[in-house]
Amino acid sequence: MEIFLTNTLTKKKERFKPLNPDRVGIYTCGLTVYNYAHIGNLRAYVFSDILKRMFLYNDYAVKHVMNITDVGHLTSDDDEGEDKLEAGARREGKSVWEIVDFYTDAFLKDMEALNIIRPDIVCRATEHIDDMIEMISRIEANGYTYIAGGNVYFDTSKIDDYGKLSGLKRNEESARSRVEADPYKKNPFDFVLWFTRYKYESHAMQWDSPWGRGFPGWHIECSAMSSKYLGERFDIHTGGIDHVPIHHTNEIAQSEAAFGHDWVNYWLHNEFLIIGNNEKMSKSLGNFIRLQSLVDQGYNPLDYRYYLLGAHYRKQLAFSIEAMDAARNAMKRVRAKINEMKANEPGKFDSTAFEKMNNDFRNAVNDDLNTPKALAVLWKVLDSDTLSNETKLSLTKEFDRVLGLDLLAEEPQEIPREVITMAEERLEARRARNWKKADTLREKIAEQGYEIMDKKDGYEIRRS
RNA sequence: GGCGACGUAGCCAAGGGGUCAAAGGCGGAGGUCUGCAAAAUCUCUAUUCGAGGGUUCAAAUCCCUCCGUCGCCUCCA
Repeated sequence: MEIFLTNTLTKKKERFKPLNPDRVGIYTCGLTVYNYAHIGNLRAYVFSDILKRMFLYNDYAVKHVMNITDVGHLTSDDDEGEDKLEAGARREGKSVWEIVDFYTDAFLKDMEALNIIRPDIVCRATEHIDDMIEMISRIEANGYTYIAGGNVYFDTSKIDDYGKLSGLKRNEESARSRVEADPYKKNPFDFVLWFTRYKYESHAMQWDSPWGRGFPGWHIECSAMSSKYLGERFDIHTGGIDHVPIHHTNEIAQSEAAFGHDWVNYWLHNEFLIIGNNEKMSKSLGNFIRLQSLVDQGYNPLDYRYYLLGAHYRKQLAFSIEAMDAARNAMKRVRAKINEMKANEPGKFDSTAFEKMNNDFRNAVNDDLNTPKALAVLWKVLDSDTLSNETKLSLTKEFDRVLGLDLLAEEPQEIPREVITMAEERLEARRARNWKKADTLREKIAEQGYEIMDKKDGYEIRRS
């Protein structure tokens, strides 16, 4: 079965060819843990999860690595810049290490709530300082660095194809906004591999290195850790589209400088989630919505996942509560249909129909993760009146391996005793054709947050 | 200033030269069911794809112009 993915490196949808047959290595740029993840951040991880699940569904063995950026990085490049983690620590009166642990934990919990399969390896930058130092040494030995003002810089002028990922042109216009940044840089695009010159005396996170006590530049962690776990060549690197021009561009430059050969075959980037009034959701703008905020508003985290799957990962998506409502209602109906299928006669399993529908689904997800189309196939199955329940259930289960919406989950509903009592009372009233009393009881049950649906000679209650 | 993306029904959103008189979901309208509801179910809900040109036997899909929206170029998913 062929798989097509849009590769940022070539800007084309390409047929995926793994480095090793039936195996794929994926590296995902994780979160900088100085604050909670917002729902925009989370889009990136739902995306990489779908990617991984798609490969698993196609019978690949997947090794998925994700980093946690827990080394502080600067909020801006000028002298006002301050370290994000230090800022977070000061804000909350905690140590940077406490901050890091707290938000890492919160992040992993959000991922779990979204039914994201935990990456095989979740690696923290602070636990791989030695690997970074070793890699910087390699880059240095290969002649791609210089030291200025106490910092080790990567010399981008030594790379012919620097910026190949973003189609960057190294002219003055492109560099315009960076010129004033750092007087020690030889070229505007150069970046720091190792800092010993601090902006803040109090910088809490520091380590010894051949270049002096300090801390690593941002980009090196991903190069060092991905290669450590996936090898010096690997298949796929994912991340948000914002990483294309700087972070991933620099990762490529330093990695290829260190290894002396091409590094990653496929670069996949997800587009942003945009907040209502056409603004990027960002931590620094302070306009972020957490997954927990949605839960507080009565949405299930998987409603949000469904919402995301309704749009292609490479398209900007404008968040709105209306769209969340649509997703929640859709999920509710899907669940209701599945419960009904489970409750009714299974019927005969139709392997021909199964193969046909499964193929449609596979074609959708294998085509650059077309989840909107995949969901359309799901609905076609659910609404089919030719497929048996057994076939539908099997298909749903199969689809959910990729969708990850936990569609087959049993939701044991505990109905409070008093609600059941009222329902029984109402049943009696209805038998006695006392409609007034029956209606009053229905209202009372609704007030308790349950809805009652009449059946032939009984009722069904569920949480509304 | 440089780079990139997008504009499809009330809303969200696939499609990306003919099989499209354009998937799917949400919402809405009507019918069936019901004591009435709810749930379920059926039917309907874009002769048209931002606007205007062009290429073609054929365009939502390719090209040009314009209008509008958004992202990146500072840390960011």
